Amino acid sequence: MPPPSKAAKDTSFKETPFAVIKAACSNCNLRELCLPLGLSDDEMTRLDSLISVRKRIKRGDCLYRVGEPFEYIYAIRSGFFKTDVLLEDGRDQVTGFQMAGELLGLDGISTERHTCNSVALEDSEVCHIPFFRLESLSREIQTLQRHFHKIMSREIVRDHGVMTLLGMMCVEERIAAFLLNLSQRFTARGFSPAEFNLRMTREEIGSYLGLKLETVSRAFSRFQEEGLIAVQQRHIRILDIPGLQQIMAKRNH
Amino acid sequence: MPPPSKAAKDTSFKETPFAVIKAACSNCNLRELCLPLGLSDDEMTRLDSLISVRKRIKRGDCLYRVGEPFEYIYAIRSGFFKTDVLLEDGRDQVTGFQMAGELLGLDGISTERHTCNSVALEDSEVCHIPFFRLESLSREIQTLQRHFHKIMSREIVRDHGVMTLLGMMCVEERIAAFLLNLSQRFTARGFSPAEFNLRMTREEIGSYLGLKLETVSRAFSRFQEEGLIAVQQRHIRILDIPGLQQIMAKRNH
DNA sequence: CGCCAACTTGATGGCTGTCAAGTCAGGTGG
DNA sequence: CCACCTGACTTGACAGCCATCAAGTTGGCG
Repeated sequence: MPPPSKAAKDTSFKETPFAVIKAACSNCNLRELCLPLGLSDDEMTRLDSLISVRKRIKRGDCLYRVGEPFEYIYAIRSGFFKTDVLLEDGRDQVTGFQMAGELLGLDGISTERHTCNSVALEDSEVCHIPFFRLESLSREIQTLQRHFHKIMSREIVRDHGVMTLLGMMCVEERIAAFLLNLSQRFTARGFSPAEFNLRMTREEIGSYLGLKLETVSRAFSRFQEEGLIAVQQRHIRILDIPGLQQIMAKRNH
Repeated sequence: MPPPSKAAKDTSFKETPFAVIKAACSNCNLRELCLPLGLSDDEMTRLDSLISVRKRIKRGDCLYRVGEPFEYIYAIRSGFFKTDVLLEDGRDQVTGFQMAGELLGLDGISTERHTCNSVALEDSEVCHIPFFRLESLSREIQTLQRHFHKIMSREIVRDHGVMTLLGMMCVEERIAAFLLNLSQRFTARGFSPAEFNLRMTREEIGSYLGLKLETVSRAFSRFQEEGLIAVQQRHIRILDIPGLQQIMAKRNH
C-alpha cells in the first residue's frame, strides 16, 4: 500500500507542493471540530505524538466489529461512517452516521470491547488514538480532559435526540430532522448547507430513523412534490430550510 | 433543615446507635455500584471530601431542569428518578429511569447547561458531586478517571439499546425488555428479581418505550393472560423470566 | 448491452394510536 | 364511617399510519 498523503485523492496534484505532508493534528483542517479543540501548539504536539497510526478504510470495510477488544478511539480525518448493532435474530439497526472530525469507538470504553460495528460508507481515513495513552495525557492537560468529557457528553445528548425522534415523531418529522441535521453538519465543515450527496442507502436511513426504506422513499417524494427539496437518487438539494423546520415545530396533535 | 442522617427515615431508631453517621462513600452500601468502585480507602476519602452536599428530593420535585447551569453530577443514594426532554410543542419523552447508585447530570457536561429535566418519582436522596472538582481529582486518581469514563460510555451503550428498542421492536418485545431490565437492576441492588413495585405510571413507561399508555396497559394484561407476569396496579411479579427472554429472542418476521 | 443493486410507486393489511366508557384505589371532608 | 372525588388504570371499538408485498424504473458498471 502506498504511504497515505493528504492529497492522494485530489485530481489536481500540482496545487499541493508538499505532497507528503505528515498528517498531524497541528496541520489538520479539522482541529477545530475534533479532539484538539482549544489546545496550545505545545499541547497539540503532545497529542500528535500519541497518534502513531493513520489508516485508510475502503468503502464497505469495517473499522471495528462487535466484540473486538477495545484499544483505540478513532478520529475521522476524511470520509463517512455508520455504526450499527445486530440483534441475535439478524435484525440490525444503524445507531449513527459519523463524518470528518467526529470520534468513533466511545462505546468500547465501558466493557473494553466494542458494542457496535463501524462501517465506512465511502473511502475514508481515520486517526488511531490509543485510548489508555489518551487518558494519561488528559490527566496532564486539563483542556484536553475537559474537551474529551464534552465530546462524550455530546454523544449522550445526541442519543437522547434520536430517542425523541424515534419515540414521538412521525415520518415527515423524522426525515426533516435528519436532513436538517446533515445540512448543519456539512455547513460546519465548510460545505453547502443546501446541497449534498447522501452517503447512505434509503435502507440505512430507514434503519437509523426506525422506518422501512419504502417509507423513506415516499417521504422524499412527498417533500419534493411540496417544493421543500429536490431529490435525484442520492443527490439532495434543500429548497426550503424554514419549511423543513416548520414541519418539526408544528404539533400534529 | 436538619442534617440528613442515614437512618433518618427508619422507624427503628434504637437499632442504629450512630444516629448521625456522616453519609460518606466509604460507608455507603452502594459504593460497589457507584462512582467509588475500585478506589482504595485513601482515595475514597479524597472523593468523600468533594461531596459537601447531600439533599432530599421529594416525590415529584425536580433535581434539575432544562437550561439550568451545569455544576454538579448527582449520585442517587436512595430513591428513583426519571429524566425527560420537552419538545417546543409540548410533547415530552422520558429518556431514562435512574435508581440508587446511578449518576444523573452527565448530559450537562457538553454545553454546561442541563439538556433534560430530572424528576424524583419517589422521595429520594442524592449526593452532589461538583463536576469540576471531580475532574481535578480524576486527573490525580487514575482509577477514578477510568471508572468515570466507563460510566459515561455505559450511558452511551445504554442509549444505543433504547434506540434499537424504539427502532425495531414491537410492543411485546419493548415491554419484555423493560421488565427484564428493571428486574436485573433490582437484583444488582439486592432486591428480588421477580417481584417489585413500579415507581412510574403507565404513561411514563409508554413515553420511555415510544408507546401510548393504553398500549402498555394492554401488553401487561396480555402477559398476565399468558402467565408470564402477575400485575396488580404497580405491583409486578414476574412468573416466567425465560418466557420473557424468549419473546425478545424469537424473530417475529 | 445487459445485469444488478438501489430506488420508486401502488395496493393492501395489521398494528398501534385515538376516543370513549368504565373500574379501581387512595385520600379528603362531612 | 361513609360518600365523594380524583388520578391512574383497564377495556373496547374504530381509524389511520406505516409495513408489507409486488411490480416497475433508474443508473452504474463490467
